[in-house]
Amino acid sequence: MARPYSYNPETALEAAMHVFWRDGYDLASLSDLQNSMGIQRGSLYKEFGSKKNLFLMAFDRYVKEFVDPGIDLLTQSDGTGKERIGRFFDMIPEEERRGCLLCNSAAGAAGTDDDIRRVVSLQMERLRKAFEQALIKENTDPGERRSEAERLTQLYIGKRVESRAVV
Amino acid sequence: MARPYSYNPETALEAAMHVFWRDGYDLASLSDLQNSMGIQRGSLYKEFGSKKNLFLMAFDRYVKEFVDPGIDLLTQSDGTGKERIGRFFDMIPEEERRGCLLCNSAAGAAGTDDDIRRVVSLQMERLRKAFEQALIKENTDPGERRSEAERLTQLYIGKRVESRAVV
DNA sequence: TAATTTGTTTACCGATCAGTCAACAATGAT
DNA sequence: ATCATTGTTGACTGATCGGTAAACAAATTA
Repeated sequence: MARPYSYNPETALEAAMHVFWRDGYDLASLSDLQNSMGIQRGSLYKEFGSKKNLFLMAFDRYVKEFVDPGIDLLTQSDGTGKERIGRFFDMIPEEERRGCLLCNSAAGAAGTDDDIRRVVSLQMERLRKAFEQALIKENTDPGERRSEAERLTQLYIGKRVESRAVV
Repeated sequence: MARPYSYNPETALEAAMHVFWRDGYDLASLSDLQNSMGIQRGSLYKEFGSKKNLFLMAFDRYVKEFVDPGIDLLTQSDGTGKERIGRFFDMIPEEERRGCLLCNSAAGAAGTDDDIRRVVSLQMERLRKAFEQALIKENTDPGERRSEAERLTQLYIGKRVESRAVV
């Protein structure tokens, strides 16, 4: 009935995710994005609405692709909580200048944009709860469990952010 | 012999530091900067040369004003290493959306700008060494001391970055 | 084949960016 | 009072920003 798509929205979104990951929300220009995504300006806006909406969709994709597996590792994998947590931290790549899109966004756009802060905060909270769940067998005190989960979340953020500044 | 300055370069630099702290290197516009610094475009460039040089000078100022006191706390204050480290972390303000300029820069501009990455990395290294020194009495194994100092540095970064994403 | 529908392309918009520069102003020296 | 010196001002530049819209192209329907 109408002209068919000439691109795959999924792979285009994947490409956008990598641009935002590398450059951050503000530095990622529409020109960079459309080049990497292999589509033109008009198609990009028809499909994704706005730069911010494209970011939020790319962020969602990042969560599914990189955050969720980490959370599964903490909450569903075998072994003691300590083992799961060790496995989680072992998963962090060495020398990854891109860092983690979630952590980069926390330090970056989340500071000034309410919508982005909301989704970032949501994922940080998910991560903290996953640590908390992993600690259930190890530590029966809810208060201690929570503060230790907070520490572990902060340690994760610190590791990923630090890796961006390694000379 | 010539026209005298109508502004104080020190207070102008202080104002610039706060703009970079709040907005980050890229989002801080020359217009914002000159408004906050209370000087005009030409004077800004005559005094500071370029936006990046202004940032590097503002970053230096931040280090003197906020990083150095923390390092002094870790290396020169009274008590055991544990007490010093506790004092260091107690110094972190609650609910500070601005976070820490050093950590913000690590997650932000350091990822794409070599000069900024260099100065950020330098200060991260100073902080790590300060933790290491604070641990000397507590832990005599150099390897463990180093890895624990790395952990503490990452924990600090994580805490400051996380505070930017609190809803 | 003609009309309809919807994706694609690209020129264009006003705003803003970092940076420059020539006119102007305020001082001390002569 | 005039001149040399140097800080101050604000208009200006070319580039780029995010976003828009009209012309065009490719499919189905009639």
